[in-house]
Amino acid sequence: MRLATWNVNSVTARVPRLVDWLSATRPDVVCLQETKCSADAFPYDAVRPLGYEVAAHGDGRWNGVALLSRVGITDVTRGLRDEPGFPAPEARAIGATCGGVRVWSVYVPNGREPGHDHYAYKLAWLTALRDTMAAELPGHPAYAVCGDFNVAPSDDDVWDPSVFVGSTHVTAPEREALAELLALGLRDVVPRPLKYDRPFTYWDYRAGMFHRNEGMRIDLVYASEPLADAVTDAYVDREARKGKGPSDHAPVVVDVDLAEGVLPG
DNA sequence: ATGCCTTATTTCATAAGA
Repeated sequence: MRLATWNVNSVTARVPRLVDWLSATRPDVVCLQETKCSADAFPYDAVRPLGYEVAAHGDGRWNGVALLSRVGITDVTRGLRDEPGFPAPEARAIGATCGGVRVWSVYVPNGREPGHDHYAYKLAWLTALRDTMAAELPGHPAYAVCGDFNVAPSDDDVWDPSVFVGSTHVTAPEREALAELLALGLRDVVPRPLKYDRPFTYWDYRAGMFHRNEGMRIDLVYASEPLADAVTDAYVDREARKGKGPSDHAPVVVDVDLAEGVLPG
């Protein structure tokens, strides 16, 4: 199975690139974030001809997540258990079972700045994510939580740690929230970069940051141990960040061999 | 650089992103 996650920064603005990328990469399951459209407005007709079924969860202008699958999509869950809001719950998480793997597409709140109400919301949201995963994991040996976590796991995951002092994405409470997810029995599937030494997944649009490789690794795949053991390759598709009209995030692609008894039953 | 791009919308200005 080929599994991918991509913050597309508006799925409707990205339709041509998304279709080209799906056709070239042929992932079985795709987690999308920042679709920025309601579930009704999702461009279903653009991806169905490629063989994908779609489960979407949207707010309209902001947020929005979706799952695409060409290996089936059942037991769709929109939102987390006791999900906090800002102030109302937002469309930031969708889960489904695809080809025997329980998959979540998540878009963790940004936080804006430490001390901001949005930062407290971010930490509360990560707690709700942990609680939801804790309840589901025992029943699903093949499990993956994928998406834009808006947290860089370590200082090696930002291009210059000195630039981020006092900023969100690198604070101890955010990183502890990631550690609590891993403590449930999940593993960070670190992709290989296609160029340079570190697998950044996000580069700001401004100031030529992509060209200078001034990026961050904030798009993550957290897999259960059996699924992580079955990974045969993982990479950041930085080619998708190039050219005209890209998202500011690159997709992460993970290949897993499910033939070795990973799936239940 | 506390906004250097980009997005969608209550559009020719704003809010949000990380």
